[in-house]
Amino acid sequence: MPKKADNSVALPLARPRSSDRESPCAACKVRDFAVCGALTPAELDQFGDAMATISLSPGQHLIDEGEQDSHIFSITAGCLKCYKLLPDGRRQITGFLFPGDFLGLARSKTNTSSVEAITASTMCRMQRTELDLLAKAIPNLQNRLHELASEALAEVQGQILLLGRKTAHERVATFILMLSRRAGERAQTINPVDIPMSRDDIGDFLGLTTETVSRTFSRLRKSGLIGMDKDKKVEILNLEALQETAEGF
Amino acid sequence: MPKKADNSVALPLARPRSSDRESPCAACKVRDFAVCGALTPAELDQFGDAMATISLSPGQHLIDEGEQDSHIFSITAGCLKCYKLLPDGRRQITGFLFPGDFLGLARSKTNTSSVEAITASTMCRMQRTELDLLAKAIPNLQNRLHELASEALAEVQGQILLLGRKTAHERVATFILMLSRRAGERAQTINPVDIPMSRDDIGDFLGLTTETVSRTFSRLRKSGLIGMDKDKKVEILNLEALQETAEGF
DNA sequence: TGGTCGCGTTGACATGGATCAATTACGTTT
DNA sequence: AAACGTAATTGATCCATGTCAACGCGACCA
Repeated sequence: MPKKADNSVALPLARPRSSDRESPCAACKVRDFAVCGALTPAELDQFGDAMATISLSPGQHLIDEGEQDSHIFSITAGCLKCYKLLPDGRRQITGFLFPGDFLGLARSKTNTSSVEAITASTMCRMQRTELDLLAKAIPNLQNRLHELASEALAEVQGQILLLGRKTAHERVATFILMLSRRAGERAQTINPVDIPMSRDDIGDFLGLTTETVSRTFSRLRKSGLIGMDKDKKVEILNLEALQETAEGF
Repeated sequence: MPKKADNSVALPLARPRSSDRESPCAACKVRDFAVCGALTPAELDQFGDAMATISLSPGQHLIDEGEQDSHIFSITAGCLKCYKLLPDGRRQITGFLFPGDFLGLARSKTNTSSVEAITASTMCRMQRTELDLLAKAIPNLQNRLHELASEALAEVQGQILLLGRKTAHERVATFILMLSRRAGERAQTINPVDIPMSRDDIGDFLGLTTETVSRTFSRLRKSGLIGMDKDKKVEILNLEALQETAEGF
């Protein structure tokens, strides 16, 4: 486990102009899954020029709730959590970010959530004003952003159903399947499922406590739906039963 | 109370061509709050031509979860609920729709929620394919849609926090304030707050049971934060205390 | 006028998950 | 290898909210 990281925002790394060398986007591993996937090579160059590269250690903050909403990000590696806090410290994680994810679809005067790295993470950053200009110039990009926002809205309804009406077991089963599905979407292993976040984070995402999450994983293991041999991994042993548990049958 | 409505979709009312008479949009009371607010008179004409007018009685379905996602709607009067069901009948209301609201931002192959009228409601309807064409032709419209989606995404995070981490009292207080705020946004009375939906609907929206909602309203009344003299209305008597309750202080 | 129905309220009791409290497992440092 | 710190697990108990049940009220109807 790394040292406890300080909570400051990382400084952008040096960024050579594209006239000097290849655009970093050319070699980007997540390009096909990210916003950038919709762009032509020429557009991609334009896009890449406005991007800075950022690196975060676990625990570092990318965004703090309430501050000016000035940048958008495209995640290239690692895992991050978005969350909101109540005055007494209760926390709700509103989502996890993985490589290929776009951060900045939701829009408000000030940021509505904080964003913090769970594992060592890298991402591209762009000024929101610059994105708006590019979107105006590149219809492809405008469409892609709207498409991503529409999909996100459809997906979030599932999370609302989960939080409002599902039991702890249904929530955890849904969570495992969601991580598996999302790993598949970015062409990673879907089984066993990689679980980079702590029980605490999972609890704050599912509206449960650490203890309940832990107990629920144990119960799913004891009933043979999942295996938990390796650390930070869950093996799906009975997909059908897990799906039925997730959907509340 | 009206007769129990059947659950079929209402047929569109007859719609004269705009060449024959004034566009109905010209007289629309909610135009300034709706998508249409961003359009020039010429664009509005184009937009209105593609719209049909729909009327629903309480209990009638506008959309059923799982069916093809073919239309978008702009609500002009009444109140509707969007909801998802679990196989055993548990229901989660994902949102309420009021005049001025746009229905169709969320996008998926099939509809992710059902939509049903709570009170007698009217709305404009357009084919999604037609909206896509118009959005391509009218940058104003494209921008407005993306803006609405971005705002919706920011707002929904508050709902996730509520469902995941707030107590029953915090939820109900938040709910009353939200209805008041939304009434204000469409230039209606913000106090007393109009509550057109049943206790059951409120419960299914807040992730609570009818009984808990009812008890919670009673407790807020007994502690002097709200008044409940008139039916279907709640008077905010102590705004500051209600806000503090809502935010969990 | 009385009857029925749907909704809201209130009370009594049950329970799923929270809270509090050890204990264990594991990675890091010395 | 020992010592330490953090996270995960498990157990015991509690409580906010769910469940079940009774009742009241107003709308509508016969």
